[in-house]
Amino acid sequence: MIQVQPENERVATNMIGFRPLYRQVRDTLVRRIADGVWRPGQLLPSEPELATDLGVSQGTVRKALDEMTAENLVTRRQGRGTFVAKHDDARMLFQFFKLVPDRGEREVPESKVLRVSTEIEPAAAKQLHISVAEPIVVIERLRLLAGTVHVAERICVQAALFPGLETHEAPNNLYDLYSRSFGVTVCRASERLKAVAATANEAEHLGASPGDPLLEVDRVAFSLDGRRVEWRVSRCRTDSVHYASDVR
Amino acid sequence: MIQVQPENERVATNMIGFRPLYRQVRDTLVRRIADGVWRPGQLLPSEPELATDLGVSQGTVRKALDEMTAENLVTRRQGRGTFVAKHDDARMLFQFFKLVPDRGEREVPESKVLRVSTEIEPAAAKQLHISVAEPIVVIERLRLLAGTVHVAERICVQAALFPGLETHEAPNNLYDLYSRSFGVTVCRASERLKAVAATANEAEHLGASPGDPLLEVDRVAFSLDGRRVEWRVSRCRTDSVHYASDVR
DNA sequence: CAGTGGTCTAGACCACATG
DNA sequence: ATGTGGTCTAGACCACTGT
Repeated sequence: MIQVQPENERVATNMIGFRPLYRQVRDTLVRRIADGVWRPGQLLPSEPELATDLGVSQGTVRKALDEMTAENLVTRRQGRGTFVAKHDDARMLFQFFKLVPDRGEREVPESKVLRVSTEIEPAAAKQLHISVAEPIVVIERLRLLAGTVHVAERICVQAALFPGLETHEAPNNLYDLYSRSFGVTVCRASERLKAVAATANEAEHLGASPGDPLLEVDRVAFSLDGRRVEWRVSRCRTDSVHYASDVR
Repeated sequence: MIQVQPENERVATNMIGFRPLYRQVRDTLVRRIADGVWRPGQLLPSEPELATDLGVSQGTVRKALDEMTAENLVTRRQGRGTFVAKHDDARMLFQFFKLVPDRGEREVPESKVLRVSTEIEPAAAKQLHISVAEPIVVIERLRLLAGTVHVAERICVQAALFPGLETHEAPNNLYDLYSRSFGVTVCRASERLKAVAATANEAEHLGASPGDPLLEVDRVAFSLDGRRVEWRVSRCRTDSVHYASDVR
């Protein structure tokens, strides 16, 4: 019996900051996932179990889980159960990798790391809302589609959040590594897109000419608990690929 | 009594193409909105009314309306009722206008129409999935933020869908005009973004130099009933603004 | 005050997956 | 056969809105 309550005493109605029960349940479950009680890919307890554990009705648990499904935090399968979402499959990679060939199928990009270092980087610290004195791990890498370099990017994270990150073999899907090895699960990102001119250095890496137009994607990624955990600036050739965005 | 049924005879279970009741209700309500039974901004019948009208429980109506809320098709206000979403307020404009100043508040763009014509335009017909012989209305215009031209765009729609569109004073928010005057409500769009080099003509309009990097936004807009109703290509200066995208 | 949507509960039946 | 999530129902109480 792990009651969600109190917080909602029927007495003190009209209180500001009131959250409905199903949202408290959601937050409780998210917290447990963030804390590693259930790891990505793992099966959650069934709805009736959670309901009795938390002291609420099954319908309330269902509403909480439905919200989490909409947020891509869990996957539900009829007859199987509810699973913590994984980042390692193609679908989850594509959730954040929005570069698509103009013609032909979507494909998984390759990665080629150029440089990894730990530095004081005030600009990154500012983006991540942490002290400018905090050490930052900086990763520079290229990404390839169909064997051709399309992206040059620079990734900045707080070193203290990812101890030993520099020594890891940087995998294709960084967010999977963050989640598996450091318990930091990226669930959403805010991106700013611009068209910029390629520098000489970028042009060389990307097989373009200086001054060629590149798509710059400036992304801040947020973890389950709402912290800013990564700042990434990608510069992309878009002559044969495009950035796909669905607006609703 | 306007039954939703049959379609779901309990007898023929396991039928492919099965849709749950609440989705049939949703589709029925969407159809009525698309058909103009309820106009944008208008109040819908209450949940109990809809439930008895459609011969389902209130909970099922609620689930349908919740989906429509998530799709920005209706707005619900406790104590007031459920309203058909409007496109004319700033929030709805911003749903599709994603260009934001790098510093400072979001603002509503001005529009300056350069040219309106009706032509045979095979490329547009292909994008809209209609016959290449269908006449197309082409609108070319500039959009300004803080008095400065930031966007040059070319908009193509099927002339038959918008009779007399050329004679209209083109307003700031085209989608509001589509909805009010032609009963075509845009509810979502698919966009492809690229970085391109400005042509001499674009450079002149945008106050830039030929070859300067521009952000190209290639958008197909869909109406409530799922038809492709507009193809629009925008070319944007992004030196002091950016395209904002939230990924989840 | 009456009527609306928002929340919460309890229980039924279904389709799907696994043993 | 059992247990899971998916759907559907019925009814309760609440908070908000207008009269």
